[in-house]
Amino acid sequence: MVRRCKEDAARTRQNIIRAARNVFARKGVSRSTLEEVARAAGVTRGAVYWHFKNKKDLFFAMREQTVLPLMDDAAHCACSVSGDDPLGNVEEFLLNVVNAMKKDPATRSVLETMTFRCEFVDELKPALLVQAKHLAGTISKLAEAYQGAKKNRSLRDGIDPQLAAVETMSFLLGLVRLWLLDRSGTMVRGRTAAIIKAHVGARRRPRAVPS
Amino acid sequence: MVRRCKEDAARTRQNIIRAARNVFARKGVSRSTLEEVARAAGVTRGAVYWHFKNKKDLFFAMREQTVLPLMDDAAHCACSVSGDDPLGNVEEFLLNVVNAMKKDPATRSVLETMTFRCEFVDELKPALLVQAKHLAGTISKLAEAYQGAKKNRSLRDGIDPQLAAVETMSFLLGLVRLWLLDRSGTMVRGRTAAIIKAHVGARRRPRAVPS
DNA sequence: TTATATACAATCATGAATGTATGTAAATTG
DNA sequence: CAATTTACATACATTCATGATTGTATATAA
Repeated sequence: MVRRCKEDAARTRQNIIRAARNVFARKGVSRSTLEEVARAAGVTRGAVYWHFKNKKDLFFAMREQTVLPLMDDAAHCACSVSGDDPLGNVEEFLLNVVNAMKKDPATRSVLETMTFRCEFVDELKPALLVQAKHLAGTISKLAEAYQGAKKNRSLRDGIDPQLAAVETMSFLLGLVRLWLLDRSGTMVRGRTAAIIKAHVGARRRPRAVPS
Repeated sequence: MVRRCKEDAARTRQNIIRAARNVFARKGVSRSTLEEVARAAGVTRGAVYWHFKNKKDLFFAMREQTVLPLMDDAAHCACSVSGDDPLGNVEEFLLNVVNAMKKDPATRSVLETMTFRCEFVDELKPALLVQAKHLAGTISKLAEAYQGAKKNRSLRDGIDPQLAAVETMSFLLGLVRLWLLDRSGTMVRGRTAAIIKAHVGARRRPRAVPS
């Protein structure tokens, strides 16, 4: 069997991306051969080279498909002007990211690959610049949220919104890394909700002033 | 010239490690050839294979030489029972790590390699386990410090020492990553001291209760 | 002083991944 | 229904890093 119809071709393309997720996450990007990805997708290298220019092209396609929606979705949650509880939005944002990593194998695989199984050099270097811009954008959104909380008087006194935003971004980046590292589950897995609640809670103005 | 005396040999070995730091950080570990490392060290591959079993061996030697002292030194700072200001120790610990990354090119290169230019697969995978253990140990030390601060009544009420420790570890991991990503210096570089101060300051019990 | 171990340099064989080029059958178009 | 394009599979040439082997001049030890 050779030539399939358009829908089959699209399915093949998606299969290759899924295979790339798995193979990259297990063997690392540079040690993954396109032959291996092809086999995992049930095709040959010819198919891979038909759908993607080269490994970099496949890598970026894989990345965009999961990381972009994740970040955009989450950022949207944080900047939702509708709610009157900005800190709650921040907490929801953090929980969303961690939950996606926990529940969705595709997201988890890509995050694992981007964190531990990838060398951002030469043709993959642009991915770092993209990531930096995304993070800067997210920091801005977080800063807006904290600014709103300040106006709201739900932010604890003495906290600078801008610095708090950077701190939260750092916290999230590190939490993801820690979570991925914690294969045994003794460090953070299973406690992420509490950790996140603690992080945001420390920024929330206390209800009443006891004697 | 061939056979040198012992001191020369030790110097050669160190040159190879230094070369590995630079080449790894620039080209990524997997794309760095030992030939290239050798050239950067002013020797041939023969010398590299004499001093190190293979690339993994060289990688681990490089890693231990800078990361281990960094972590140990810093952890020692955090657990110093002598001081009566545990939160100050935590802050000093965080500043030490960031400062080492800022000031010492060797530390910076290794961190950059471990963060963005390395795939932890197969023979390099053990490095992740080692890292996880180190982080778990550091978290314990931080938890001790926060525990001390609680006993000390210098810790703000309602903060769980254990969770705070994990949070600080996440914060530090993410901060390092953000700092390395922030080549343009618009996100965190130059503000790290303020960010760290904000992080620790949020945990410190406020001096007085104003009316 | 001689023998041996050391500290490399130089060479070689091997395998493996990449990109390209070509083959081809089915789908699509006119 | 013929012509052409699509969606792959197959085959090939090239490059390149690795590890092993061998060679060798000098320290060092006895």
